[in-house]
Amino acid sequence: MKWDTLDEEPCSLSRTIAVVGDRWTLLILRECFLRVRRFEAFQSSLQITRHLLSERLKKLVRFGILRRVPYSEAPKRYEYILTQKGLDLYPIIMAMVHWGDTHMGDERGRPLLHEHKNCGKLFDPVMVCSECGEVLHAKQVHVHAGPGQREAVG
Amino acid sequence: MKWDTLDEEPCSLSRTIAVVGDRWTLLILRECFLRVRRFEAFQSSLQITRHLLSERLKKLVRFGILRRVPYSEAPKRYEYILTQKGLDLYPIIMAMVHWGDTHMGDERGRPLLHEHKNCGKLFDPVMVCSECGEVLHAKQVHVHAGPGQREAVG
DNA sequence: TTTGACAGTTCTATTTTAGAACTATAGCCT
DNA sequence: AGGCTATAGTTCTAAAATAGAACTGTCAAA
Repeated sequence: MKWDTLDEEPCSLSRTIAVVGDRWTLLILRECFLRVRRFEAFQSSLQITRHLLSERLKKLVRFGILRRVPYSEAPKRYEYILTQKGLDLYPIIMAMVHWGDTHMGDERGRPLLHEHKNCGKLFDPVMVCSECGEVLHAKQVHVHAGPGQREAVG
Repeated sequence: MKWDTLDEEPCSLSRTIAVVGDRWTLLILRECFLRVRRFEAFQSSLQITRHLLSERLKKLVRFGILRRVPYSEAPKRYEYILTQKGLDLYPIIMAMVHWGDTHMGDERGRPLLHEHKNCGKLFDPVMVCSECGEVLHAKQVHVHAGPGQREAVG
């Protein structure tokens, strides 16, 4: 597998893995969703090495997930803010959190609870069909080759 | 970070990353959802090294994501089948596929199209609130410490 | 002038992954 | 019987990624 061109594979999962498919990137993004924005803050809350953090932030900026925004002119300092593309990763992270809550829990109970401001209740994220609104299950989904796959293969 | 105990962290995202947080594991699971079950089939469709495939399958079995089921007695041969815990990873994979479709697409169009058998239509997966059914956005969610976090910290 | 905060970069050691070759069991063909 | 093929791995060495610590540069405040 050539990881350097994974983002051009004719597979949307591969392309997503090219961006978030390593152990640190999703943890960095979790911090972003918890309003962490600065290098030192990421580093101390994650205990990631400074080298790796620097690499990952650059990569996320390159892919348009984060924007590097100056917050101080002298000395020049930057913070990292989620773009819309980055905010759209939210369902991925919530799906992972929910799976962890369901299947990897221990006797201590859930680490975090999520409140939906619109309805005021504690909730779980649920994945539904955009057309009929029903809850999705793997066995009810049929996969077809789309135009991108036919072009890539044929 | 001690990756060997990541599945015991007081964070459901970390615990999920402990299982699926590397580049190959999610690609292997994609094949599982496409009904691939056997060692040779995984290896040839993914071009993963046999060594790594063997490691990853063992890990997925250890975590209860796959079951190793004999399909031939002499010689002893096994295939790998998703458990319910594994099937429940579907929303994660669909969320990643959807994000890739939306943000990493190219001029060739989508590689795969998904049909919901229940309603017969091509669909996108959408994440909603379990309580009110509205579409979820990061900014409408407020996070509280749950019992697992308080026990871990306090 | 010295100290400290912040945002990195650079270096070496360890761990992980890639790539290829090898092992083992058994059916089938001649 | 002897050799070929299929399947499911294991073992080996080289290359790449990550960990961990120290170092750099800028500026403000004491």
